[in-house]
Amino acid sequence: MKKSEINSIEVAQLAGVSRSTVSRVVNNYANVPIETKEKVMKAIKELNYFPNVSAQMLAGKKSRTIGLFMVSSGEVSVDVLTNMMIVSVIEKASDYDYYVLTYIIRDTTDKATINNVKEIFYQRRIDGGIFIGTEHYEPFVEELIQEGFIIGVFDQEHPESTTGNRIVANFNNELGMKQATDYLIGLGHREIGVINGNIKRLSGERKYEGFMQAMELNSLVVNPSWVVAADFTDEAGYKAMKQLLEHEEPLPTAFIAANDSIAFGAIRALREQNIQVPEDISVIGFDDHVLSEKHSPPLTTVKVDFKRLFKQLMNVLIAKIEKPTDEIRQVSVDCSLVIRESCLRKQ
Amino acid sequence: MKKSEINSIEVAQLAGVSRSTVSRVVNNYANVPIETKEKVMKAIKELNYFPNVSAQMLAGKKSRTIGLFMVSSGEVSVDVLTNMMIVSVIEKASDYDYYVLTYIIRDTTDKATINNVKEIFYQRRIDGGIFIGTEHYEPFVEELIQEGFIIGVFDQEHPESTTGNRIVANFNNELGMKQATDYLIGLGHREIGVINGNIKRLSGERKYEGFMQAMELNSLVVNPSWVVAADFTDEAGYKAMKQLLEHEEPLPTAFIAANDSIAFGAIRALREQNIQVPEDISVIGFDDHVLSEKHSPPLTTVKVDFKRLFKQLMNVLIAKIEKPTDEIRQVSVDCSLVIRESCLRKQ
DNA sequence: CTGAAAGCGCTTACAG
DNA sequence: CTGAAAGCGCTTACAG
Repeated sequence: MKKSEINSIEVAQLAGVSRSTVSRVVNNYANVPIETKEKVMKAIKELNYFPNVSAQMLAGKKSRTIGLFMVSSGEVSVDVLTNMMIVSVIEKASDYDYYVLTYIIRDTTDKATINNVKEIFYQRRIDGGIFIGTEHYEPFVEELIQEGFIIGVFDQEHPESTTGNRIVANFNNELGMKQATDYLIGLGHREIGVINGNIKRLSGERKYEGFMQAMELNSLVVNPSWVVAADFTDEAGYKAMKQLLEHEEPLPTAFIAANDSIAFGAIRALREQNIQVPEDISVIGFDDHVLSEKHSPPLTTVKVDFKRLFKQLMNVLIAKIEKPTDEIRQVSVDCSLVIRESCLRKQ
Repeated sequence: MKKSEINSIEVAQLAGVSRSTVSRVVNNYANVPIETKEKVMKAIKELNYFPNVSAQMLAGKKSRTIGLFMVSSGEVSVDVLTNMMIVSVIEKASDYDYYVLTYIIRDTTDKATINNVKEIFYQRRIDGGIFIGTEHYEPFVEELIQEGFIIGVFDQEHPESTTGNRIVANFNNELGMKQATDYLIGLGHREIGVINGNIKRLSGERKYEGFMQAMELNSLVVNPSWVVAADFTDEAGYKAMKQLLEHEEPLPTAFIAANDSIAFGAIRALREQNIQVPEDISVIGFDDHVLSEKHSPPLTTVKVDFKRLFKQLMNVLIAKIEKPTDEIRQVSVDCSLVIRESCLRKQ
């Protein structure tokens, strides 16, 4: 090992003060006269001293690190949206001089993985954590919240009774779905189908509910065979649509997909059967994925501002870390319709 | 604060042994009889004990964390390739039970940022680091290497004299460019232009060199006005091509772009002047970006396997962390041509 | 305003 | 095989 590690004793010696004083200037205490401060600063610079963070933490300081836990089976690196969320968190953290330790959860049912996650908290590697992509109710997250760790969860319902250390962040999915449905209805569509996302995720559930409500408000009935189950992926959208096309004769005049990836897949399946979008069937997505604009046809969708949501979540999370309170906080962001070319007025 | 923090003393008491023994079982020492081990394990489970990682580190253990430093001005989150590299590193790290602390360097000339980076090392937050996107020679990285930190650098030349703690990872860019150039020549092209990437990055330099060499080997001359400067971005490719089109009359029959993003931008500029790709001019890219396949026309390119490269880099990095050696290591991965539809035989 | 000292929770020679 | 004790490098009441 390198013997060159500089510690506060050496700084103290060079500056002609005690380690206590070195620590006081490092931590910006008020009652240090300017001359003392300058002496110490000079020594710090000269020796290129950086306090050992483990020692600081052991003495009671925070790690200034937050854990980012992404649930994602399969190839995460390929999912543009997921990546964007990760980077949004990192960028916002660094605005506050926080670091982000990222951990990918492949499988929430894997004991060892879950233990690793818990370990990260209990070992005090991090001051708080954010969970993305967990299902609606996740026992190990609940345990961590119970333990008092400060945790932000994306896409989770606000439980009836919770504590100040749980921060919930959601999009207003019902409203978004309502906008999508109303838009389609405004174009004259009456027969509208829906391709759901993962219904175990809150957003999956909420989007479906939003759709059903919007239909009901417009006194439109939903043909049960036009309600198809999928997951939030391109592949699932493709399969779901393909299956529908094999079994059902009558088709709706428009589909709402729970996200853009599903829409891409569904459009692919339609096309394979020579059904044109939007000429034969209109399709609307959700998210406004980076590819949606470049898609052919450019996808009409409900735009969701991930960056904004995660920034707000980070603001609250860090505030809570630095000053824990019992105040229960949640953050919510509205969606907006982006009209492109995948929906047509019903003739 | 929660008073519930469990430490090794409590475990020791419950198990009826000393803290030393608890530590020995936690660290899997050989000379602990099975019964003692079981007693302790039972107490650990019962109390839900996790060793405090700061205390462990202070006592000499590693943090099992590696730093990932991404140089990227502008919106990182939007760059699919960058995101993929980040996630590749994270995923590989977790295979080894390592954590990744990600830090985005907006501006390498910003003093405060660079200081943050150094701090992360000196504070011993991490056991080693990886730099992506730095320029060819970066003083602060050199300083860190000098200090003995274990560092992996992507896209950097192997300096004449270096130490075992620098691990260099590169694609074989010259070879890739040679493949691209030869392919174009094989299609009958003689007049070939090149749109360079950031020439301060090693890959930018190397790709250009590879192109020039391939041309020379085929006794083809390069018209200097067909050598255009850009950066590794879509926007830069667009601007470079636009400018070229404004000033120069004769055009080459094919262009090689230093990466796919540049190619996208260049094709856009060509199209705006009603020059069709590949009918009028062939364009070949580099990287095999996720969008290249879906591009219109699907882009012929030189595929580069980021995942593979970063996995190899991580293997070496972690090996070095766990067992520092003076052995000088570098990792290198070859590229392969992916023929799609953006190049045509010259008629 | 500042120093001496205790304490944070671990690991690991050292003895036995 | 195992315990007592020193040491890792900081911070922060406590005195003065």
